[in-house]
Amino acid sequence: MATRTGRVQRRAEALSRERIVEAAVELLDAAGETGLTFRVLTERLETGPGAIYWHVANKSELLAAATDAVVAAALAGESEGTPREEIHAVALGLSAAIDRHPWLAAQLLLQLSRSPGGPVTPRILEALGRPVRALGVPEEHWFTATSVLMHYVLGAAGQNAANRQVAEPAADRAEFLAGIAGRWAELDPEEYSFTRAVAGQMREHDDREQFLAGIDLVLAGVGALYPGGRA
Amino acid sequence: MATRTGRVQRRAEALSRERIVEAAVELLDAAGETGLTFRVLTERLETGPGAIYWHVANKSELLAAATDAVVAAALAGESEGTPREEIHAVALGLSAAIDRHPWLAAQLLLQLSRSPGGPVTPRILEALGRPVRALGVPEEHWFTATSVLMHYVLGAAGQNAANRQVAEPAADRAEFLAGIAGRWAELDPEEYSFTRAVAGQMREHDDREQFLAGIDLVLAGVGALYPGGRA
DNA sequence: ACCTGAACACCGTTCAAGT
DNA sequence: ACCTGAACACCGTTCAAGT
Repeated sequence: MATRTGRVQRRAEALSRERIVEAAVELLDAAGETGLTFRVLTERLETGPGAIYWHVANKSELLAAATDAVVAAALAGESEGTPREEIHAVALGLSAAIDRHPWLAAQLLLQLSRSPGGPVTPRILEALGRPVRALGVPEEHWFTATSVLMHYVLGAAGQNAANRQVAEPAADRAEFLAGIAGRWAELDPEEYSFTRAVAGQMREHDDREQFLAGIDLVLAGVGALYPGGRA
Repeated sequence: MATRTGRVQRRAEALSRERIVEAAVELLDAAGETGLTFRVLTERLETGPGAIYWHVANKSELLAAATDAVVAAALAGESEGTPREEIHAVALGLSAAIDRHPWLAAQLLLQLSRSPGGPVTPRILEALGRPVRALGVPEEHWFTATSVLMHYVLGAAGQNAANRQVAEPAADRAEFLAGIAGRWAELDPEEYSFTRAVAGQMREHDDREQFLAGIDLVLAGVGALYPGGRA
Protein backbone atom coordinates (compact mmCIF):
# COMPACT_ATOMS: atom_id res chain seq x y z
CA MET A 1 0.00 0.00 0.00
CA ALA A 2 2.39 2.69 1.20
CA THR A 3 4.69 1.92 -1.71
CA ARG A 4 5.88 5.46 -2.15
CA THR A 5 6.11 6.34 1.50
CA GLY A 6 9.60 6.96 2.73
CA ARG A 7 10.95 6.90 -0.76
CA VAL A 8 13.39 9.62 0.16
CA GLN A 9 16.05 7.24 1.39
CA ARG A 10 19.21 7.85 3.33
CA ARG A 11 21.08 7.82 0.09
CA ALA A 12 24.32 8.98 1.62
CA GLU A 13 24.45 5.78 3.69
CA ALA A 14 26.91 3.22 2.40
CA LEU A 15 25.49 0.16 0.71
CA SER A 16 25.74 -2.98 2.80
CA ARG A 17 24.39 -6.49 2.76
CA GLU A 18 22.17 -5.52 5.67
CA ARG A 19 20.60 -2.58 3.87
CA ILE A 20 20.04 -4.68 0.77
CA VAL A 21 18.29 -7.42 2.72
CA GLU A 22 16.19 -4.84 4.53
CA ALA A 23 15.09 -3.29 1.25
CA ALA A 24 14.38 -6.73 -0.17
CA VAL A 25 12.05 -7.53 2.74
CA GLU A 26 10.22 -4.24 2.19
CA LEU A 27 9.74 -4.95 -1.48
CA LEU A 28 8.57 -8.48 -0.79
CA ASP A 29 6.10 -7.24 1.81
CA ALA A 30 4.76 -4.57 -0.51
CA ALA A 31 4.39 -6.52 -3.72
CA GLY A 32 4.97 -10.19 -3.08
CA GLU A 33 7.55 -12.45 -4.64
CA THR A 34 7.23 -10.96 -8.11
CA GLY A 35 7.80 -7.54 -6.57
CA LEU A 36 11.42 -8.26 -5.74
CA THR A 37 13.43 -7.36 -8.81
CA PHE A 38 16.97 -6.23 -9.25
CA ARG A 39 15.73 -3.22 -11.23
CA VAL A 40 13.36 -2.10 -8.47
CA LEU A 41 15.93 -2.89 -5.81
CA THR A 42 18.44 -0.89 -7.79
CA GLU A 43 16.14 2.17 -7.92
CA ARG A 44 15.25 1.89 -4.25
CA LEU A 45 18.88 1.76 -3.21
CA GLU A 46 19.99 4.24 -5.87
CA THR A 47 22.75 2.09 -7.29
CA GLY A 48 23.44 -0.25 -10.15
CA PRO A 49 23.03 -4.02 -10.19
CA GLY A 50 26.77 -4.53 -9.95
CA ALA A 51 26.83 -2.87 -6.55
CA ILE A 52 24.24 -5.31 -5.24
CA TYR A 53 26.11 -8.27 -6.69
CA TRP A 54 29.16 -7.14 -4.82
CA HIS A 55 27.37 -7.81 -1.51
CA VAL A 56 25.11 -10.69 -2.51
CA ALA A 57 25.88 -13.68 -4.71
CA ASN A 58 22.53 -13.88 -6.51
CA LYS A 59 18.81 -13.55 -6.10
CA SER A 60 18.35 -16.89 -4.42
CA GLU A 61 20.89 -16.01 -1.75
CA LEU A 62 19.10 -12.71 -1.26
CA LEU A 63 15.78 -14.50 -0.76
CA ALA A 64 17.41 -16.86 1.72
CA ALA A 65 18.89 -13.96 3.64
CA ALA A 66 15.55 -12.14 3.74
CA THR A 67 13.85 -15.30 4.98
CA ASP A 68 16.42 -15.87 7.67
CA ALA A 69 16.26 -12.27 8.86
CA VAL A 70 12.50 -12.37 9.27
CA VAL A 71 12.50 -15.77 10.98
CA ALA A 72 15.24 -14.72 13.35
CA ALA A 73 13.23 -11.66 14.36
CA ALA A 74 10.09 -13.75 14.83
CA LEU A 75 11.84 -16.20 17.13
CA ALA A 76 13.77 -13.57 19.07
CA GLY A 77 11.49 -13.26 22.10
CA GLU A 78 12.36 -15.24 25.18
CA SER A 79 9.40 -17.32 26.19
CA GLU A 80 8.58 -18.96 29.47
CA GLY A 81 5.87 -21.27 30.66
CA THR A 82 5.14 -24.95 30.38
CA PRO A 83 6.68 -26.73 27.39
CA ARG A 84 3.25 -26.88 25.81
CA GLU A 85 2.76 -23.14 26.23
CA GLU A 86 6.19 -22.51 24.81
CA ILE A 87 5.47 -24.61 21.74
CA HIS A 88 2.20 -22.77 21.24
CA ALA A 89 4.03 -19.46 21.55
CA VAL A 90 6.66 -20.39 18.97
CA ALA A 91 4.01 -21.68 16.59
CA LEU A 92 1.88 -18.56 16.95
CA GLY A 93 4.96 -16.39 16.54
CA LEU A 94 5.86 -18.06 13.27
CA SER A 95 2.24 -17.88 12.18
CA ALA A 96 2.12 -14.16 12.92
CA ALA A 97 5.34 -13.59 10.97
CA ILE A 98 3.86 -15.45 8.01
CA ASP A 99 0.78 -13.26 8.26
CA ARG A 100 2.86 -10.09 8.25
CA HIS A 101 5.09 -11.34 5.42
CA PRO A 102 2.86 -13.35 3.08
CA TRP A 103 5.83 -14.40 0.92
CA LEU A 104 7.47 -16.05 3.91
CA ALA A 105 5.54 -19.32 3.96
CA ALA A 106 6.54 -20.33 0.46
CA GLN A 107 10.17 -19.35 1.00
CA LEU A 108 10.32 -21.23 4.25
CA LEU A 109 8.87 -24.41 2.79
CA LEU A 110 11.13 -24.17 -0.24
CA GLN A 111 14.20 -23.58 1.84
CA LEU A 112 13.48 -26.45 4.22
CA SER A 113 12.85 -28.85 1.39
CA ARG A 114 15.62 -27.65 -0.90
CA SER A 115 18.58 -26.46 1.08
CA PRO A 116 18.37 -28.11 4.47
CA GLY A 117 21.90 -26.97 5.17
CA GLY A 118 20.84 -23.34 5.54
CA PRO A 119 20.60 -21.41 8.81
CA VAL A 120 16.83 -21.35 8.99
CA THR A 121 16.28 -25.04 9.73
CA PRO A 122 18.37 -25.06 12.91
CA ARG A 123 16.63 -21.90 14.09
CA ILE A 124 13.17 -23.42 13.92
CA LEU A 125 14.36 -26.83 15.06
CA GLU A 126 15.88 -25.27 18.14
CA ALA A 127 12.87 -23.14 19.02
CA LEU A 128 10.52 -26.11 18.87
CA GLY A 129 13.00 -28.71 20.08
CA ARG A 130 13.88 -27.11 23.41
CA PRO A 131 10.37 -27.42 24.80
CA VAL A 132 10.10 -30.91 23.28
CA ARG A 133 13.19 -31.87 25.23
CA ALA A 134 11.70 -30.27 28.35
CA LEU A 135 8.70 -32.53 27.86
CA GLY A 136 10.78 -35.51 28.90
CA VAL A 137 10.84 -37.26 25.54
CA PRO A 138 13.66 -39.83 25.37
CA GLU A 139 16.57 -38.39 23.39
CA GLU A 140 16.37 -40.85 20.52
CA HIS A 141 12.92 -39.52 19.69
CA TRP A 142 13.63 -35.81 19.87
CA PHE A 143 14.16 -35.52 16.17
CA THR A 144 10.97 -37.33 15.21
CA ALA A 145 8.74 -35.34 17.54
CA THR A 146 10.27 -32.00 16.59
CA SER A 147 10.13 -32.78 12.87
CA VAL A 148 6.44 -33.54 13.03
CA LEU A 149 5.78 -30.30 14.88
CA MET A 150 7.89 -28.27 12.50
CA HIS A 151 6.35 -29.55 9.29
CA TYR A 152 2.85 -29.22 10.66
CA VAL A 153 3.37 -25.71 12.02
CA LEU A 154 4.85 -24.37 8.79
CA GLY A 155 2.39 -26.13 6.52
CA ALA A 156 -0.70 -25.16 8.46
CA ALA A 157 0.45 -21.59 9.10
CA GLY A 158 1.18 -21.19 5.40
CA GLN A 159 -2.22 -22.46 4.43
CA ASN A 160 -4.00 -20.23 6.93
CA ALA A 161 -2.08 -17.21 5.73
CA ALA A 162 -2.97 -18.05 2.13
CA ASN A 163 -6.64 -18.25 3.03
CA ARG A 164 -6.44 -14.91 4.79
CA GLN A 165 -4.50 -13.39 1.93
CA VAL A 166 -6.97 -13.94 -0.85
CA ALA A 167 -9.59 -11.92 0.96
CA GLU A 168 -8.46 -9.44 3.57
CA PRO A 169 -11.75 -8.45 5.22
CA ALA A 170 -13.26 -11.10 7.44
CA ALA A 171 -16.49 -11.04 5.46
CA ASP A 172 -14.74 -11.86 2.18
CA ARG A 173 -12.77 -14.50 3.95
CA ALA A 174 -15.94 -16.27 5.03
CA GLU A 175 -17.12 -16.05 1.44
CA PHE A 176 -13.82 -17.40 0.18
CA LEU A 177 -13.84 -20.37 2.54
CA ALA A 178 -17.46 -20.99 1.69
CA GLY A 179 -16.39 -21.06 -1.94
CA ILE A 180 -13.85 -23.81 -1.32
CA ALA A 181 -16.26 -25.69 0.90
CA GLY A 182 -18.90 -25.37 -1.78
CA ARG A 183 -16.62 -26.75 -4.46
CA TRP A 184 -15.65 -29.63 -2.20
CA ALA A 185 -19.31 -30.37 -1.53
CA GLU A 186 -19.83 -30.77 -5.26
CA LEU A 187 -17.15 -33.44 -5.68
CA ASP A 188 -18.09 -36.97 -6.58
CA PRO A 189 -19.91 -38.45 -3.57
CA GLU A 190 -18.19 -41.81 -3.83
CA GLU A 191 -14.69 -40.75 -4.74
CA TYR A 192 -14.62 -37.87 -2.28
CA SER A 193 -16.83 -38.95 0.58
CA PHE A 194 -14.35 -37.83 3.23
CA THR A 195 -13.60 -34.43 1.72
CA ARG A 196 -17.32 -33.74 1.29
CA ALA A 197 -17.97 -34.61 4.91
CA VAL A 198 -15.18 -32.33 6.03
CA ALA A 199 -16.18 -29.41 3.81
CA GLY A 200 -18.48 -27.99 6.48
CA GLN A 201 -15.74 -27.79 9.08
CA MET A 202 -13.59 -26.03 6.53
CA ARG A 203 -16.08 -23.19 6.34
CA GLU A 204 -16.72 -22.72 10.03
CA HIS A 205 -13.39 -23.45 11.60
CA ASP A 206 -11.49 -20.94 13.68
CA ASP A 207 -7.93 -20.76 12.37
CA ARG A 208 -6.18 -20.28 15.65
CA GLU A 209 -8.15 -22.92 17.49
CA GLN A 210 -7.67 -25.50 14.72
CA PHE A 211 -4.00 -24.65 14.46
CA LEU A 212 -3.36 -25.24 18.15
CA ALA A 213 -5.54 -28.36 18.16
CA GLY A 214 -3.16 -29.88 15.62
CA ILE A 215 -0.21 -29.17 17.87
CA ASP A 216 -1.99 -30.65 20.85
CA LEU A 217 -2.69 -33.76 18.81
CA VAL A 218 1.03 -34.23 18.27
CA LEU A 219 1.71 -33.55 21.94
CA ALA A 220 -0.89 -36.14 22.88
CA GLY A 221 1.05 -38.60 20.76
CA VAL A 222 4.23 -37.67 22.56
CA GLY A 223 2.51 -38.18 25.90
CA ALA A 224 1.12 -41.53 24.85
CA LEU A 225 4.39 -42.91 23.51
CA TYR A 226 6.56 -41.59 26.33
CA PRO A 227 4.34 -41.66 29.40
CA GLY A 228 7.24 -40.99 31.70
CA GLY A 229 7.41 -37.41 30.45
CA ARG A 230 5.99 -34.21 31.88
CA ALA A 231 3.62 -33.45 29.04
CA MET B 1 20.42 -37.78 -18.38
CA ALA B 2 18.65 -39.29 -21.37
CA THR B 3 17.67 -35.82 -22.51
CA ARG B 4 17.88 -36.57 -26.20
CA THR B 5 16.38 -40.02 -26.12
CA GLY B 6 13.07 -40.35 -27.85
CA ARG B 7 13.38 -36.94 -29.39
CA VAL B 8 11.75 -38.17 -32.54
CA GLN B 9 8.19 -37.47 -31.45
CA ARG B 10 4.87 -38.48 -32.88
CA ARG B 11 4.69 -35.13 -34.58
CA ALA B 12 1.62 -35.94 -36.61
CA GLU B 13 -0.40 -36.32 -33.42
CA ALA B 14 -2.68 -33.37 -32.70
CA LEU B 15 -1.69 -31.04 -29.90
CA SER B 16 -3.79 -31.39 -26.78
CA ARG B 17 -3.72 -30.25 -23.20
CA GLU B 18 -2.88 -33.81 -22.25
CA ARG B 19 0.15 -34.01 -24.53
CA ILE B 20 1.36 -30.64 -23.31
CA VAL B 21 1.12 -31.66 -19.66
CA GLU B 22 2.86 -34.94 -20.43
CA ALA B 23 5.73 -33.14 -22.12
CA ALA B 24 5.94 -30.68 -19.24
CA VAL B 25 6.34 -33.51 -16.75
CA GLU B 26 9.10 -35.01 -18.86
CA LEU B 27 10.95 -31.72 -19.02
CA LEU B 28 10.56 -31.16 -15.30
CA ASP B 29 11.84 -34.64 -14.56
CA ALA B 30 14.82 -34.22 -16.83
CA ALA B 31 15.99 -30.77 -15.88
CA GLY B 32 14.07 -29.55 -12.83
CA GLU B 33 11.94 -26.49 -12.50
CA THR B 34 14.23 -24.27 -14.54
CA GLY B 35 14.10 -26.88 -17.30
CA LEU B 36 10.47 -26.19 -18.10
CA THR B 37 10.43 -23.35 -20.58
CA PHE B 38 7.99 -22.38 -23.28
CA ARG B 39 10.84 -22.36 -25.80
CA VAL B 40 11.93 -25.89 -24.96
CA LEU B 41 8.35 -27.06 -24.72
CA THR B 42 7.72 -25.49 -28.11
CA GLU B 43 10.65 -27.36 -29.69
CA ARG B 44 9.67 -30.63 -28.07
CA LEU B 45 6.11 -30.38 -29.32
CA GLU B 46 7.13 -28.85 -32.64
CA THR B 47 4.82 -25.87 -32.46
CA GLY B 48 4.80 -22.22 -31.54
CA PRO B 49 4.02 -20.67 -28.15
CA GLY B 50 0.62 -19.54 -29.36
CA ALA B 51 -0.45 -23.13 -29.88
CA ILE B 52 0.37 -23.98 -26.28
CA TYR B 53 -1.44 -20.92 -25.00
CA TRP B 54 -4.51 -22.08 -26.83
CA HIS B 55 -4.70 -25.15 -24.59
CA VAL B 56 -3.22 -23.75 -21.37
CA ALA B 57 -3.80 -20.35 -19.76
CA ASN B 58 -0.24 -19.75 -18.56
CA LYS B 59 2.80 -21.36 -17.04
CA SER B 60 1.42 -21.49 -13.53
CA GLU B 61 -1.64 -23.39 -14.73
CA LEU B 62 0.64 -25.74 -16.58
CA LEU B 63 2.66 -26.42 -13.43
CA ALA B 64 -0.53 -27.00 -11.49
CA ALA B 65 -1.76 -29.45 -14.11
CA ALA B 66 1.54 -31.31 -14.12
CA THR B 67 1.46 -31.54 -10.33
CA ASP B 68 -2.08 -32.79 -10.29
CA ALA B 69 -1.41 -35.40 -12.95
CA VAL B 70 1.54 -36.86 -11.06
CA VAL B 71 -0.25 -36.85 -7.72
CA ALA B 72 -3.33 -38.49 -9.22
CA ALA B 73 -1.15 -41.27 -10.63
CA ALA B 74 0.63 -41.72 -7.32
CA LEU B 75 -2.61 -42.10 -5.40
CA ALA B 76 -4.32 -44.28 -7.99
CA GLY B 77 -3.67 -47.68 -6.43
CA GLU B 78 -6.39 -49.23 -4.29
CA SER B 79 -4.98 -50.09 -0.93
CA GLU B 80 -6.26 -52.43 1.73
CA GLY B 81 -5.24 -53.28 5.24
CA THR B 82 -5.63 -51.67 8.62
CA PRO B 83 -6.10 -47.91 8.65
CA ARG B 84 -2.56 -47.52 9.88
CA GLU B 85 -1.21 -49.64 7.03
CA GLU B 86 -3.26 -47.64 4.56
CA ILE B 87 -1.92 -44.35 5.86
CA HIS B 88 1.62 -45.72 5.62
CA ALA B 89 0.94 -46.83 2.07
CA VAL B 90 -0.38 -43.44 0.98
CA ALA B 91 2.53 -41.66 2.65
CA LEU B 92 5.09 -43.96 1.04
CA GLY B 93 3.35 -43.60 -2.30
CA LEU B 94 3.59 -39.83 -2.16
CA SER B 95 7.15 -40.09 -0.97
CA ALA B 96 8.05 -42.33 -3.90
CA ALA B 97 6.41 -39.94 -6.34
CA ILE B 98 8.42 -37.07 -4.89
CA ASP B 99 11.55 -39.16 -5.30
CA ARG B 100 10.78 -39.88 -8.94
CA HIS B 101 9.81 -36.27 -9.63
CA PRO B 102 12.12 -34.10 -7.56
CA TRP B 103 10.30 -30.89 -8.57
CA LEU B 104 7.06 -32.24 -7.11
CA ALA B 105 7.67 -31.46 -3.44
CA ALA B 106 8.11 -27.75 -3.97
CA GLN B 107 5.11 -27.54 -6.31
CA LEU B 108 2.95 -29.45 -3.90
CA LEU B 109 3.86 -27.28 -0.93
CA LEU B 110 3.41 -24.13 -2.97
CA GLN B 111 0.07 -25.22 -4.30
CA LEU B 112 -1.28 -26.24 -0.90
CA SER B 113 -0.22 -22.99 0.67
CA ARG B 114 -1.12 -20.72 -2.21
CA SER B 115 -4.14 -21.99 -4.04
CA PRO B 116 -6.01 -24.25 -1.63
CA GLY B 117 -8.93 -24.26 -4.02
CA GLY B 118 -7.10 -26.46 -6.51
CA PRO B 119 -7.79 -30.13 -7.16
CA VAL B 120 -4.69 -31.45 -5.46
CA THR B 121 -5.69 -30.68 -1.87
CA PRO B 122 -8.89 -32.74 -1.93
CA ARG B 123 -7.01 -35.62 -3.54
CA ILE B 124 -4.48 -35.88 -0.72
CA LEU B 125 -7.03 -35.02 1.95
CA GLU B 126 -9.22 -37.85 0.75
CA ALA B 127 -6.44 -40.41 0.53
CA LEU B 128 -5.29 -39.74 4.09
CA GLY B 129 -8.71 -38.90 5.50
CA ARG B 130 -10.48 -42.14 4.63
CA PRO B 131 -8.25 -44.27 6.86
CA VAL B 132 -8.39 -41.57 9.54
CA ARG B 133 -12.17 -41.90 9.48
CA ALA B 134 -11.83 -45.67 9.63
CA LEU B 135 -9.78 -45.20 12.77
CA GLY B 136 -12.89 -44.20 14.66
CA VAL B 137 -11.97 -40.55 15.23
CA PRO B 138 -15.04 -38.45 16.07
CA GLU B 139 -16.17 -36.50 13.03
CA GLU B 140 -15.44 -33.06 14.44
CA HIS B 141 -11.75 -33.95 14.64
CA TRP B 142 -11.31 -35.49 11.20
CA PHE B 143 -10.00 -32.30 9.73
CA THR B 144 -7.44 -31.68 12.46
CA ALA B 145 -6.02 -35.19 12.40
CA THR B 146 -5.86 -35.34 8.61
CA SER B 147 -4.29 -31.89 8.33
CA VAL B 148 -1.50 -32.81 10.69
CA LEU B 149 -0.80 -35.98 8.73
CA MET B 150 -0.88 -34.17 5.39
CA HIS B 151 1.48 -31.37 6.34
CA TYR B 152 3.90 -33.74 8.00
CA VAL B 153 3.91 -36.25 5.14
CA LEU B 154 4.53 -33.62 2.47
CA GLY B 155 7.07 -31.68 4.47
CA ALA B 156 9.09 -34.68 5.54
CA ALA B 157 8.94 -36.41 2.16
CA GLY B 158 10.10 -33.20 0.51
CA GLN B 159 13.01 -32.88 2.86
CA ASN B 160 14.05 -36.51 2.44
CA ALA B 161 13.90 -36.19 -1.33
CA ALA B 162 16.02 -33.04 -1.17
CA ASN B 163 18.64 -34.84 0.89
CA ARG B 164 18.67 -37.71 -1.57
CA GLN B 165 18.79 -35.34 -4.51
CA VAL B 166 21.96 -33.49 -3.65
CA ALA B 167 23.94 -36.69 -3.70
CA GLU B 168 22.60 -39.62 -5.61
CA PRO B 169 24.91 -42.44 -4.54
CA ALA B 170 24.39 -43.64 -1.01
CA ALA B 171 28.01 -42.96 -0.14
CA ASP B 172 27.77 -39.30 -1.13
CA ARG B 173 24.51 -39.07 0.71
CA ALA B 174 26.14 -40.18 3.94
CA GLU B 175 28.81 -37.58 3.31
CA PHE B 176 26.21 -34.94 2.64
CA LEU B 177 24.25 -35.69 5.81
CA ALA B 178 27.49 -35.79 7.75
CA GLY B 179 28.20 -32.34 6.36
CA ILE B 180 24.96 -30.94 7.71
CA ALA B 181 25.41 -32.75 11.00
CA GLY B 182 28.93 -31.39 11.19
CA ARG B 183 27.80 -27.83 10.63
CA TRP B 184 25.11 -28.23 13.26
CA ALA B 185 27.65 -29.59 15.70
CA GLU B 186 29.64 -26.39 15.27
CA LEU B 187 26.79 -24.09 16.21
CA ASP B 188 26.92 -22.09 19.41
CA PRO B 189 26.64 -24.58 22.29
CA GLU B 190 24.29 -22.40 24.31
CA GLU B 191 22.07 -21.01 21.59
CA TYR B 192 21.78 -24.33 19.77
CA SER B 193 22.02 -26.97 22.45
CA PHE B 194 19.08 -28.94 21.09
CA THR B 195 20.16 -28.88 17.46
CA ARG B 196 23.66 -29.95 18.42
CA ALA B 197 22.32 -32.85 20.43
CA VAL B 198 20.17 -33.94 17.52
CA ALA B 199 22.89 -33.61 14.89
CA GLY B 200 24.06 -37.16 15.46
CA GLN B 201 20.64 -38.66 14.75
CA MET B 202 20.51 -36.60 11.60
CA ARG B 203 23.55 -38.41 10.24
CA GLU B 204 22.59 -41.93 11.11
CA HIS B 205 18.86 -41.95 10.66
CA ASP B 206 17.08 -44.21 8.22
CA ASP B 207 14.74 -42.09 6.12
CA ARG B 208 11.94 -44.56 5.78
CA GLU B 209 11.95 -45.58 9.43
CA GLN B 210 12.02 -41.98 10.66
CA PHE B 211 9.31 -41.00 8.22
CA LEU B 212 6.94 -43.70 9.42
CA ALA B 213 7.82 -43.03 13.06
CA GLY B 214 6.50 -39.52 12.61
CA ILE B 215 3.23 -40.84 11.26
CA ASP B 216 2.93 -43.28 14.14
CA LEU B 217 3.49 -40.41 16.55
CA VAL B 218 0.47 -38.63 15.12
CA LEU B 219 -1.55 -41.84 15.22
CA ALA B 220 -0.57 -42.31 18.85
CA GLY B 221 -2.00 -38.86 19.51
CA VAL B 222 -5.20 -39.85 17.75
CA GLY B 223 -5.42 -42.99 19.84
CA ALA B 224 -4.78 -41.07 23.05
CA LEU B 225 -7.34 -38.36 22.38
CA TYR B 226 -10.04 -40.67 21.05
CA PRO B 227 -9.59 -43.90 22.93
CA GLY B 228 -12.86 -45.29 21.66
CA GLY B 229 -11.35 -45.72 18.21
CA ARG B 230 -9.89 -48.76 16.50
CA ALA B 231 -6.35 -47.44 16.17
C1' DA C 1 -11.45 -24.09 -33.85
C1' DC C 2 -6.76 -24.40 -33.84
C1' DC C 3 -2.09 -23.03 -34.98
C1' DT C 4 2.05 -19.85 -36.62
C1' DG C 5 5.84 -17.03 -35.30
C1' DA C 6 7.48 -12.42 -34.94
C1' DA C 7 7.45 -9.01 -31.46
C1' DC C 8 7.09 -6.97 -26.67
C1' DA C 9 8.31 -6.03 -22.09
C1' DC C 10 10.95 -7.76 -18.72
C1' DC C 11 14.15 -10.57 -16.21
C1' DG C 12 18.87 -12.13 -13.61
C1' DT C 13 23.54 -11.67 -14.34
C1' DT C 14 28.15 -10.17 -16.17
C1' DC C 15 32.02 -7.29 -16.75
C1' DA C 16 35.07 -3.71 -18.35
C1' DA C 17 35.68 0.49 -16.51
C1' DG C 18 35.88 3.77 -12.97
C1' DT C 19 37.03 5.61 -7.94
C1' DA D 1 37.53 -2.46 -1.83
C1' DC D 2 33.51 -0.91 -3.67
C1' DC D 3 30.55 0.94 -7.25
C1' DT D 4 28.76 2.24 -12.28
C1' DG D 5 25.84 1.08 -16.04
C1' DA D 6 25.69 -0.73 -20.62
C1' DA D 7 25.17 -5.17 -22.58
C1' DC D 8 23.93 -10.23 -22.88
C1' DA D 9 21.15 -14.13 -22.98
C1' DC D 10 16.88 -15.47 -21.75
C1' DC D 11 12.19 -15.43 -20.18
C1' DG D 12 6.59 -15.55 -20.29
C1' DT D 13 3.11 -13.71 -22.97
C1' DT D 14 0.53 -11.39 -26.83
C1' DC D 15 -1.58 -10.97 -31.19
C1' DA D 16 -2.31 -10.23 -36.05
C1' DA D 17 -2.39 -13.41 -39.42
C1' DG D 18 -3.13 -17.75 -41.38
C1' DT D 19 -5.81 -22.46 -42.11
